[in-house]
Amino acid sequence: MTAEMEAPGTPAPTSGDLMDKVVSLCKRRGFIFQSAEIYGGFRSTYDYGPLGVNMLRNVKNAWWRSMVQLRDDVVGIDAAILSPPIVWEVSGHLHNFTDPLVDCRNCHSRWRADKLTGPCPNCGSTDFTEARPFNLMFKTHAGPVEDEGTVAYLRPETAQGMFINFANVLQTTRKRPPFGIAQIGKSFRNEITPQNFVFRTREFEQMEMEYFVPPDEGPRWHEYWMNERYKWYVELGMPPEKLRLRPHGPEELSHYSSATSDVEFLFPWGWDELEGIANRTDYDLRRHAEASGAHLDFFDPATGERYVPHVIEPAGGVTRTMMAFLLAGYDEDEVGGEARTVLHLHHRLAPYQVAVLPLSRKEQLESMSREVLHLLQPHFMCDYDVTQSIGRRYRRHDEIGTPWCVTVDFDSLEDRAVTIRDRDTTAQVRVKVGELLAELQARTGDA
RNA sequence: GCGGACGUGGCUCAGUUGGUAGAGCAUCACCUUGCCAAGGUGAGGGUCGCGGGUUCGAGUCCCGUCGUCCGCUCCA
Repeated sequence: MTAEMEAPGTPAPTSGDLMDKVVSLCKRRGFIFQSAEIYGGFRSTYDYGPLGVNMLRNVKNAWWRSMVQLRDDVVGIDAAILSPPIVWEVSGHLHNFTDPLVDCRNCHSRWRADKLTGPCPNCGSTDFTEARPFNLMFKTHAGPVEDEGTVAYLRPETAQGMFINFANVLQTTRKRPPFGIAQIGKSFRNEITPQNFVFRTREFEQMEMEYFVPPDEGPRWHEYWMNERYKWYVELGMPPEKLRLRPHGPEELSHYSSATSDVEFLFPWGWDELEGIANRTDYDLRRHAEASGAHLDFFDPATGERYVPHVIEPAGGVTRTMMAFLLAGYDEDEVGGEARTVLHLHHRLAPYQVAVLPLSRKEQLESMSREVLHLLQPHFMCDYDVTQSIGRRYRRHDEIGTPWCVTVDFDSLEDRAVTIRDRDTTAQVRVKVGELLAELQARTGDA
C-alpha cells in the first residue's frame, strides 16, 4: 500500500453520534466503566468490565502472537514500571517531556515559555502568568523517606525497559541483529488534557517492540515494519479505507526519532494515531552506554565489526486499538425487518467466541447444553445464557460481537446435533455434537 | 490549568412561575411460546454527581467541588 499525505485532523465522514453509541454500549454491556464512578469518577481513568477485559486481552494476545509467537527473531520481556531518575535523564524524557508553560491573562491562551520571545501572538498582550514547569512524567518516592534520594518515576513509555536490558537479552538468547525485544505493559503520562474516552488517558497500556538492526539497514527495516504493522490491522478485520500510513514531517518528530510513520484510524473526530513506527537510530543505546559504562553494542564475528545497532520501534496503544475495532465494527442493520445492533469483531478479538444457548429451560436441554459448553470451553471463550427468548439472546450476542451461537433444541436430544448460528449472516447450520468442535475451529480459519 | 456548555433510576430522557420524583427501553421472577429483541402478571432499582447556602419548603435559585463534552495542548 502507499502512504497517503492528507493532513491530520481531516474531518471524518462518520456519523457524529457513533462515538456516543459505542461509549454507551461499552458501559451498558460491561466493556468499559469510568473509574471510581461511585465517588463521582476519577478523570482519565477507566476500568475494564467482564467483556472489556476479554477484548483487551485478545488485542494484546493477537499482537503478541504476531510479533513474538510467529517469529523467530523477536523475544519478549516484562520490565519494571518504577524506575530511577537516571533512566529518564539519559533517555531525554526528563528534559524533553518538561515544558515551561505560561497563560496569557488577557486572552487565556497557553504558550510554551521557551518558545515565546515577545508579546502574546494571539492578542498582543504581555500579561502572562509565571512560567510553571509541566513534566509529563508521574513522580513518586520509592522507600520510606520522601527526599531527593528516593525519587522514582512511573515509566512514560515501555521502550527504555528494552534498551536497559539489551545486553541481558543479547547474552541470554544468543540473538543477533536483526532481532527484536517486545513488551506489553502500562505506561503513565500526566497529559494536560486527556480526551476522547480511552483514546488518550494518563494511565495507558502500550505494545512496543524494539527491533535492533545494523546501522545502515535502518531505513529498510523501517519500511518493512510499517507494512507489517499495517497488515496486522487489516488481518484482524480493520477496513482498509479506515486505515492509513502517514509519515511525520520534520517538525513533528520526537526527540529520539529520525523518521516516524503513524498507522492512523479514521476516528469519528478525524484521522488519529493508533501506532507510531519510529526510527530511533542508535540514540537510546548510545546514550545509555555512555551514561552507564555498559557495553550496549554488538560484535559481529563474521565481519569483525563492532557497532551500536539502530532501532526500529513499532509502538501501539492497546486501549485505543480496542476502541478503533469497536468503532469500526459497530453497525446497525436489519434482520427480518427488525433493527439490530451488531459488532463485527474478528473472532480473535471478540469477548466471547461462542455462546451456548439451550432453546428452553427444560432440564434435559440445560443438561445437554452444559455438556456442549464443557466440550467447547477448553478451546473458546464461551458464554452460557438461558434467560428469555432465543431471538433476544441472539441479539444480545450480536451486540457484543460473539461470532457464533450454538443452540441446543428438542431435536438435539434425539439426533445429538446442534445449530450453529452465524453473527454476520444469521445463517444456521446443523452439526453433530461430535463434529462441533472441528466445525467451529474450521470457521476460525486458525490452523 | 483557562474559557464555554452540561450532570435526574443500567440506557435515553420528561419534570411547567421553587411545593416533598415519572416514562420508555433494559434487568429479575413466574406463566406462556419454542430459532431471530413476541405476550401476560409481578418485582427490584433514584437522598435528582457531591458539599454548603437562600427559603416554611430546592431536581428547580446562589456558591464551591467532582465529572463529561468542545476549544488551547498532545502523540500510544
